[in-house]
Formats: sequence, structure tokens, C-alpha cells
Amino acid sequence: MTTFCARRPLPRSFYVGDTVQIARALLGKVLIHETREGPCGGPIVETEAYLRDDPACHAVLRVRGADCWEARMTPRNAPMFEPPGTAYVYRVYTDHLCFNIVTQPEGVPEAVLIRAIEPAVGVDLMRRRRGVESLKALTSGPAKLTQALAIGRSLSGADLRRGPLRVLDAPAVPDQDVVVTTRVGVRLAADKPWRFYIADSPYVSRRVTGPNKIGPLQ
DNA sequence: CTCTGGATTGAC
DNA sequence: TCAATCCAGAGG
Repeated sequence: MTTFCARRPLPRSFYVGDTVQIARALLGKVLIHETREGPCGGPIVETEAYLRDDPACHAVLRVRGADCWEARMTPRNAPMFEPPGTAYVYRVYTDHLCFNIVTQPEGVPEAVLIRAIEPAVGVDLMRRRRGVESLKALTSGPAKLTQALAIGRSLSGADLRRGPLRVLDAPAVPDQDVVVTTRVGVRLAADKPWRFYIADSPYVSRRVTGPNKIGPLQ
């Protein structure tokens, strides 16, 4: 996973289609943040899909008094309704930020959570921001990577094709290198196999071995 | 206004 | 395995 042939930013069309497949296709693509202190980032190694009819999705809320859900815009999830290729950054558990890439045409709230990247660019800068030395601890989790890349909430709503935070094209990761599992830390729709990671990457947040493992993509 | 429950991390 | 520790969203 040291091949680093970054190209142009991914176009909007990349982010339209089946969001689960887009999450899969984002593996290997390169996330780069050009900051004042320098560039930092690397290839994406772990993703999760969140869909418009998925109870775990921030844009899907329980209909009051009924046993069903519906997509609804709120102040927090508004960027999910923006055009494909928009950033959605939100806070969880006090001081942790998570970074998502919005998919689907404007008005359709689906997104891919970027859970881990391989630390390839600006490693020492990221070490300073994280306060740890170990490469494995730099970006191996959704809130770790936002801290390492200095992705703040002001980037929520930003266009990932232009500006300081970009997602660049790179060669596709072959199916035999991809593992599919259920999503981490979600209570609702916990059985959906919508998480993807690169099997042999040391920079994945969490490896699955037990009954949770859905298996490699054939 | 009050109440509930996290798309986490790091220490034990 | 578990606490830290705060806000978004819902309901009164």
C-alpha cells in the first residue's frame, strides 16, 4: 500500500450511484489537506456508507409516534443535502470530529464516513498534531484522522474538488484486497455490511476476526 | 427547559 | 471493559 500515484480530484460523477459501492471505490483514493503548516494526508484505507433510508444515518430521523424513519434536514446534517463531493464534518463525544464525503445528487442525503487513511504525506506534522509517534496511531480512526489532518467544522460544506481539502484519484484497489464488515459503533441497522477496509493495511481502526466478519470481497 | 443517547478514544 | 463529558434533537 505504498503505491502513491495521486492524480486529479475526483469529479462529481464519481459520487453519484450506489453509495455502498462508492464507499468501496473510495479505498485507495487520496485525501489531502493543504494547511498553513504544510500538506498532509494519504490513501483512504477504511470507509463506511450511510444511506437515505438508513436509521444510523444522521439525516434519517424517527417519525414521531410512529415506527418508521424519514430523511429530514436539520442544522447539523444540512451539508448531507448538498451536491456530491461536499464535505460533512460533525462532532461526536465531546471533542471528536468525523469527516464524511457526501454522495448522490443535491437533496439526497447519503455519505461515506472516512474511518482511516494511510499516513503518507506530512507525517511529522501529523505526529505533532496528534501528540504520538507511532505511525499506526496517527490516522487509524475517524477522529484520529481529522485531528491529524486538522480538519475542522469550518470545512463542513466545503467542495472537495477545490480548496484546501481534496480527494484525489488513484488506482483502484483489487477486490481480493478488500474486506467487508458491519459498521463500527452503530446501534441501529447494526447488521448492514456497509464497512470496507484494505485487508492488509496496518492503518485500519479495527480489524474483525469473529462472527462480525462478512469476509473479503470476492 | 429537561432528557436521552451517541458514526470515539485511550486508559485500565 | 469503561469513563470522559457535551451537544443535537425531541418533547413539554
